[in-house]
Amino acid sequence: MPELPEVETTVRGLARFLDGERLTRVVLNRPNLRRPFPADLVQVMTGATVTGLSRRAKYGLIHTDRDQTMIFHLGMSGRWRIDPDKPDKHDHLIVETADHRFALCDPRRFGSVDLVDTDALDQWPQFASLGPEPLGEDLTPEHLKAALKDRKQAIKLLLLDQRIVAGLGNIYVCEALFRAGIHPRKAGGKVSKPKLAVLVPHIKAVLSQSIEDGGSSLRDYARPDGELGYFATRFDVYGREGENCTRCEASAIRRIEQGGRSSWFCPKCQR
DNA sequence: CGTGTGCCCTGACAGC
DNA sequence: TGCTGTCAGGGCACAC
Repeated sequence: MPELPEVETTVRGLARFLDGERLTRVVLNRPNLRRPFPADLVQVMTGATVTGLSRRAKYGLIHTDRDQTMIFHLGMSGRWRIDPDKPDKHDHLIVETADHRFALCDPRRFGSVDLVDTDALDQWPQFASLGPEPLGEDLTPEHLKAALKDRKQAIKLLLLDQRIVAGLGNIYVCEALFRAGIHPRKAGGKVSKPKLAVLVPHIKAVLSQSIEDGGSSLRDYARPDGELGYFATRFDVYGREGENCTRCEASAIRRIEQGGRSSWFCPKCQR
């Protein structure tokens, strides 16, 4: 489910109910997700007050007044449920405030929860190696040109590398490459500077638009079984194998496999 | 170092 | 209230 826009929307949705609130109860329903839950998670978080929420790449951060930040990753299937009507068998972590209950539900358990000293977040290994935020000012054509220099790997795979850009996932890489007219198999080092100058604004635009779509659905998030998904977003290529290209309206969208994952593209519009 | 492969796990869906 | 095969928004360990 979650790429950067979905994580951003999740963080914003949680913030409306959690920011400034004291956590009255924290419960683990199993010992681990991808990794074991931190041994002191329940002890540290119970009774703590949330001082703010933020996002880094596809990680959500819940800061507390105990100088510790709880960091969650939603993996492939994770989501937060607010005030669920009934428990789900995949609600692995429960957090309660005086007025609300939050359940981290993740059927495939590819997600993670970590506890990190707030003043050492940048040194946390998972963060230390991340590239620039795609929506920040550090993602520039110059950065990409340097990061992709002499790389023979396909641009599609390189853009999924969180060390090059932090937060892009399969959907939005496919969509951004389509908008920029770049073939997913093109070698990263061979994408020209002008093409990168076209690509960068498209990356930012497709992510921003998706966040806006999610933002307009925040009302849904507050439903008892509030669910965060891909909203009403219409994709141009993702998952549209065989359908007509929305741009040239002549060619059929094709699906290929790269790095064990699917890529969709228009063979006419993307070279 | 860069690159390629396989695995973690459950659920949804197509086809039989 | 079938079965089996395929695929899925991510990340990482490991081999070369």
